Amino acid sequence: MSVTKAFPEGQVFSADCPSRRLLGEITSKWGVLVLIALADGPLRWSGLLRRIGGVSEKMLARTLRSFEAEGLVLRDARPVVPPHVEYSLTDAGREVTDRLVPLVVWAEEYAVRAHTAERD
Amino acid sequence: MSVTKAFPEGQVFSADCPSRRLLGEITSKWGVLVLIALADGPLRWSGLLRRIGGVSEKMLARTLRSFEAEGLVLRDARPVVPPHVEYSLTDAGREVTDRLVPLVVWAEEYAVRAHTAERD
DNA sequence: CTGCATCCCGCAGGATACTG
DNA sequence: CAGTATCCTGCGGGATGCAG
Repeated sequence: MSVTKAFPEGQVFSADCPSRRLLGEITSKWGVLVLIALADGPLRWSGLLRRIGGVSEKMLARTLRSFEAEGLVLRDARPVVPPHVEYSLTDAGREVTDRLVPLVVWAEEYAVRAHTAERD
Repeated sequence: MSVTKAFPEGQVFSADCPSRRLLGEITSKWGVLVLIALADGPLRWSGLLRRIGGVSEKMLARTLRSFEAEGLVLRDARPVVPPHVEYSLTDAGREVTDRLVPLVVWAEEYAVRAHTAERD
């Protein structure tokens, strides 16, 4: 069988494939930003909020919860007062960012390229 | 300056950075599927429609138009009857899929992993 | 400091019908 | 075959206020 295909797997193309949901969460508007923010190292709630320009608390919370459930992000809450909560990537989470960061870096560079040369 | 950062660039984190829009289109629900579908080679309109389970004509059209405008996808319409229109990746488009395919492959595998072992 | 609850809105996105 | 037009819905996502 052909091994020349660039994308041999075909599961995602099925509408009911579970990978669709997972992929949707990872590539969601705030999902990619949360993941690459954590790629630099653990961050606290307030740190994430400050780092990611434009996130609302609501969306940050929702995104973090879904990643926790998915096993991509770890939540470490120290029982102190005032509360101290730190978020970090799990091993699986790091596998994602390893693949995600190059994409985002490319997008930044291409956006600059287009902005500079007007792509004409 | 520190070169130890996993993600040294910080543009995307600004709410008004142009890369946000570009990234949003690429990682949109149908955007990633269209791109990786074309990673295997050029496809016709009907081919894309069949390959990508669940796309409506409307969303396929919108996605292709935006990628055309962005310079990621090339539209080749032969003036014959019945019409024959072929879509393919530009060089920039291939740069995207080079980075996108590994992510999708990972998601498929992880989804299977989670489904099999219930991740507990 | 770290959130959750509520209200509200726009737009992504689906279904259907029509056209060159 | 390769689309466009229209209508309609759900939910992504913002703003604000409150709580442990």
